[in-house]
Amino acid sequence: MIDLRALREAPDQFRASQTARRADPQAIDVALAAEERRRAAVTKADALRAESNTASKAIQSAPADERPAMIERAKELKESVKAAEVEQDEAETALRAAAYAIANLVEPEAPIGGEDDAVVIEAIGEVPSYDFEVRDHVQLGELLGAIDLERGAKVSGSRFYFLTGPGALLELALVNLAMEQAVAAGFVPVVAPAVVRPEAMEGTGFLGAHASEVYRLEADDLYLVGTSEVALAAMHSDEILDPALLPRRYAGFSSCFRREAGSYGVDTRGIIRVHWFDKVEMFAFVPPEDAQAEHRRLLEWEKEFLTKLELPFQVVDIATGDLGSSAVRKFDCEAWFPSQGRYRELTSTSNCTTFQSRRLGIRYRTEAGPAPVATLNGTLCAIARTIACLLEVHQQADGSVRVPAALRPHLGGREVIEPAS
RNA sequence: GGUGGCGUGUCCGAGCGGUCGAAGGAGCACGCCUCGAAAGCGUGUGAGGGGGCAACUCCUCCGUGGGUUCAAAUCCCACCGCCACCGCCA
Repeated sequence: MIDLRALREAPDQFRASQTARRADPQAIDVALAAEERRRAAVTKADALRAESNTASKAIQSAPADERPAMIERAKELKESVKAAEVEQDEAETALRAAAYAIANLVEPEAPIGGEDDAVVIEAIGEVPSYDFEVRDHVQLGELLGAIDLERGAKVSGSRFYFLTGPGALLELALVNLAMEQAVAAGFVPVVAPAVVRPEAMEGTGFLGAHASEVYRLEADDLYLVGTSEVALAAMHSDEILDPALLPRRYAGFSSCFRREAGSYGVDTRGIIRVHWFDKVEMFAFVPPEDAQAEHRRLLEWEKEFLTKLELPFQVVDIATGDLGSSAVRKFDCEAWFPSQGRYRELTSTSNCTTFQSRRLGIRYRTEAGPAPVATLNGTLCAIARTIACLLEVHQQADGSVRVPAALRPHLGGREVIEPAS
């Protein structure tokens, strides 16, 4: 939800932002009109309510013989209040719909354009070369007894998998390493629910354009989260946070579920794009003026983690047309996949400023009263995809996989994962 | 799943048709006292929205949503949540 006051004061800024996102700039005018109508409706209803309240209060102290007439009058007022409230409700519903249709402002520094206009900011690590024919992570996973896709499909369907043996241990090691880093950086570790109520889903903006991506549990009217961002953001909904405790940073572990509705035929092989995976997600609540700096910090932590895993990657500044509606800016870290000969997204960090907190009612105390906080999120480790990348990058000629040094303590000191006999 | 109880401000807790945005206490802030602090005393202390230069004033909010009534924190219904006991169970 955007800041309606800001919208009223600087509509042109929002029009420009909508255009940069390739969204409809006319949505601004629709919202402005709706806001005007709501104001009028509220003013009218308030006045009628005041009159009605006064009439009711007068009754109790009136002499008995005057009461019947006063009650009659109060009844009439009650009816007009009811009518005005219906009007107010309609105006407010219309305004909400209009406001929800508007995306967050974009940061002026973000590159303009679509998917192909993302700007590579930096590349870290050498793209490796191999003097043997590289295997992809599916072949490696099978060879090592780490990934069982066939049985995953048998039991759960396509885009599901079992992590077995070293694969399972690798997941736990990655979770440990990620949590260890997060805790050292001052994050509060959290194991978050993967099933949430509609309000949490709605509040984080996942029921908008991407509603078809989300699993819904019909019988219980609950949703499976696509990221623990949902639970972490909603954790403090309708709360007023103590500014002394900001920034507040959580590292949330949870399973993530995605329907991948629009991706038939894309990445069908392996565990790069799956319906379920586990993830450690960073989530931060900060005062709005710190959001931009916090965004950079999240990016640094992501880079730190990928560097520890010795994965070559590049950092990409996502273009305006490719941002989610809540993000003002987004950086992706894309790691090298030798079997594909290209970089693929492994982590992503978004600055949502006050867009989510307005919907969720997350505020903090300021001298001028409670104000919405800024929320930011960033992937620390999306496990399935990271395992895929790790296997591919660190593979050796015989099909074994070298374990990066940082991960060894979490794998019982193991330096190499050997093919199963 | 069954039965019973309960949901009030930062917290505890009273209120159970009108005088209640809400007693009392704790906490917090400021002041007095003190060399300083504690204790003590005094004053203040919810949020959102509208109007006014301002003093101030109006509207909404007592889990959520409906309903009854001229009038609801208070009565009725549904839902959500919490607690207790029973059943079942990892």
